[in-house]
Amino acid sequence: MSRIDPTGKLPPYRQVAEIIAGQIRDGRLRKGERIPSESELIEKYEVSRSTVRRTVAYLRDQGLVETVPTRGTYVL
Amino acid sequence: MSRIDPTGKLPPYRQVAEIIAGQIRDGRLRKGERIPSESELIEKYEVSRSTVRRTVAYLRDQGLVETVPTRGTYVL
DNA sequence: GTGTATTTGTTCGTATGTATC
DNA sequence: CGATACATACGAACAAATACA
Repeated sequence: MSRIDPTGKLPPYRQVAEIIAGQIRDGRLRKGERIPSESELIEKYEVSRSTVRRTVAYLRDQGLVETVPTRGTYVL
Repeated sequence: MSRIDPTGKLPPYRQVAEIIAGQIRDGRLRKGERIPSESELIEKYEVSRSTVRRTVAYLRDQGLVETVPTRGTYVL
């Protein structure tokens, strides 16, 4: 379990983003694959939905993923 | 684009409030109508959410609008 | 077909920490 | 010190579209 550190240099939403970005880079998450849903990320990293949504928004801004409403977010 | 002036006499939250109050007074925003969401105001006037929330709180205090949780803020 | 669960979208409420003037 | 402003975070409620039994 890759728990985040609330006292780290990076804010929680960035820490979660870096974990997912790392998984995309090293192939654990591949192109076309769906990343965990908001609910799953909330449970996995023990953060709020607001934080998870910020995380995904950041990944979208980085051009790493694409979100399809009612479907999920997919690796680009 | 009605940008605000960060160096103006009035603080940003008041400048935004005056713009909206003006729109209510001259009828561009009518009774019962919803004013733009926090997110929209943030983008439109390029201020933070806190500022936007202060703006709306101010308009509420002035008796110009009414905020309904999870719905929006409406002209009174 | 119908209803339920899932998933993302959107909105407001509240709190804390930091920085500036 | 107080007021202002921003960034971050958590919570809560509802809508809309899709998936599925």
